[in-house]
Amino acid sequence: MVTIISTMETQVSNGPSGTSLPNGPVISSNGSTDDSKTNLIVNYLPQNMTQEEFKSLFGSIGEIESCKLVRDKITGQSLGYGFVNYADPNDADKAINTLNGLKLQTKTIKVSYARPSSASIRDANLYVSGLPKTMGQKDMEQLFSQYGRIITSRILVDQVTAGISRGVGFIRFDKRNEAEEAIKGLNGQKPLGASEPITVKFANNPSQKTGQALLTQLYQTAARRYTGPLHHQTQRFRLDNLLNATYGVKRFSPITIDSMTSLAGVNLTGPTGAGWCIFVYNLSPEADESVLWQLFGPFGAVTNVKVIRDFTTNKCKGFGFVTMTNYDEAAMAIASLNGYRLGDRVLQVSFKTSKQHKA
DNA sequence: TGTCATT
Repeated sequence: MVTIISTMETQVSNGPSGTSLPNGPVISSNGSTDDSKTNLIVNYLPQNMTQEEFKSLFGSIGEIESCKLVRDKITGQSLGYGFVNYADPNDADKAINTLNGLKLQTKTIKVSYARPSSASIRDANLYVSGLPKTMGQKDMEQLFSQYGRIITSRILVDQVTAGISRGVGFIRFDKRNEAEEAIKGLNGQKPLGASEPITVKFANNPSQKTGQALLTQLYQTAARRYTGPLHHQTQRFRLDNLLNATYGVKRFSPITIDSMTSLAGVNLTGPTGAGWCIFVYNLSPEADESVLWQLFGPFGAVTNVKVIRDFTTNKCKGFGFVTMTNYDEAAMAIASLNGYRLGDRVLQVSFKTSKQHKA
């Protein structure tokens, strides 16, 4: 049975809007389904959670019409949120009541009704800095709420001194124009009683993190490992590469890389049509393709990754392959990632050789 | 500059 409701598109409240019906999909006059009472957005999912686990968790509540864990288009990495559309609005309600706030690994998931998708709700997230250290989340919300409906807010706190505000925060408005008004009204303004003006601007989108940002992150990770007294030449070389790649100081010639990476008498396979094949050794049994994308993607064009798995256990056999289009980028990736510590393992990364070299 | 909030 399908019920037709008359026009009512504006949605303002936190919960689902529109005519309340006990069950089943609601079809509006334009023929599109109104899933405002069945469709949920789930935030702060653990990075590892798969689509299957996601579906399994939310499927335990009731029949799912559809669900999707949102992933990065390029790397396949989870973006940490997803959507669940239940067949029955009662199950959506039940999911919020029973799963919102559930602790999974290091995350506390948030389950709420999804707002109808529209262009007007995109890019509505603000980055705020220069906040008085005494200002809490509620104070910040109060300051911003005059410009519109706030979807999320956060004040960043110092990690070591546990709980001291860094004077930096985020405010997501329901609508982009609300965010724009808040910038106009609050950027450069001093909050009541504050001595310094605050900066209010649009926040970076974490899914649009550049290769450069990833490299910087990689470099920072690498740099922390090199604080000991002993620095091998190869480690210095690796750090230099990362710096150069990040800041574009210079590029390494193939000759330099060849002399670095090629062991005596080892032949490279060369660009066999698809590109340069890279051998990655010492992956954990749990390794998957996404980790290879994540590791190699920042260095340039990656056309293919493969984790070699045991046929029966489906666990990684400890190695995989990555294909990169450009020699320079492949060489840079090898020079940088060979010896890279992934968890408790040290990776061995090299061009794939024509034959297995002896141990 | 986030526990990646709109498929």
